[in-house]
Amino acid sequence: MGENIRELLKKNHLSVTDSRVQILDLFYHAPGALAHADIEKKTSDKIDRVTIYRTLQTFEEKGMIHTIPTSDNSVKYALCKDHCAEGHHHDNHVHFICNHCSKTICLDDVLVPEVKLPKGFAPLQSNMVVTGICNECR
Amino acid sequence: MGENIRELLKKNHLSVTDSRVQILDLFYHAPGALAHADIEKKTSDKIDRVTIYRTLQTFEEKGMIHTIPTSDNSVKYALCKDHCAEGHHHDNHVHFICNHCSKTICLDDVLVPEVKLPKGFAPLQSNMVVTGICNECR
DNA sequence: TACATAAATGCAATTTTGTTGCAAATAATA
DNA sequence: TATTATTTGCAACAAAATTGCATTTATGTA
Repeated sequence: MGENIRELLKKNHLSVTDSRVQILDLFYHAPGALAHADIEKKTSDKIDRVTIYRTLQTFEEKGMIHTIPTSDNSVKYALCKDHCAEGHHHDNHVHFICNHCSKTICLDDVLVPEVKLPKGFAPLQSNMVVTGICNECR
Repeated sequence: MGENIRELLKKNHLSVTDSRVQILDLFYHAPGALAHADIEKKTSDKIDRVTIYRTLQTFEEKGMIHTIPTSDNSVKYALCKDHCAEGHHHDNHVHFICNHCSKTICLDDVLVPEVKLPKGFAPLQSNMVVTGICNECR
């Protein structure tokens, strides 16, 4: 597993550092999406707040993670699939937020449906977030 | 119009104060959704920042306005339609954010489509935000 | 209308969240 | 292993949001 993470970083032309490996590792083992605060807690003290901000920004720029818009407007991040490339995200799947365990889950197989917009509106990207009870909480 | 606003406040068992009337009035005349900062600018100095926070929170709790999840995670608010009740929102329409004028628009007539979720997931609410170019900017 | 009570507001202080510059530490490359 | 480029942590700062409390304002009643 450690090797996979190294490979992923190298593939994206990023140098392999402790912080980056640790944070990526968190994402791979996380049950759902992670907020900045989650990462800060789980790496307590070992990684500086600023480094976390910068690492998340770097990962996002490289198309390794994507942000998820939530209704309470806390920024959450989740791993992108392989077909996400630098500057060109394909996170066109539905996100699910559980009201019970409050996990944010990427439903990779559920694509955001197209909608018919009023005349004159040209869509570029669509986001969809569904809240409810997840499969583990019922 | 001023009377409408008074009525709306009374209907929701809220006392009629200057701040509340002013802020509601802003929403009625706004081209799209409003962020806290927008309200602060447009009421400059006349209403305290804290009062704005508390007013927005009150309005949301009463089901008079709803928050819109945006991809850059700036909190925006928009008026709810009549059928929104306290604690039970029905803002089941699609929101559109223009990349050009950056207005956030409620597409009241475009309903969020249902999606088929994986086994075990029970949906309660769905949100959909489409970004692109709006009808006025093209 | 005037009064008593309850609610809302403004201010100050504080906390949380996010950003920037720079020196020290670390990783990549030859 | 040495050199160079990148990354990190610290400190300072800026912005956004929250809390407690005294003052003000609105509401219902006499």
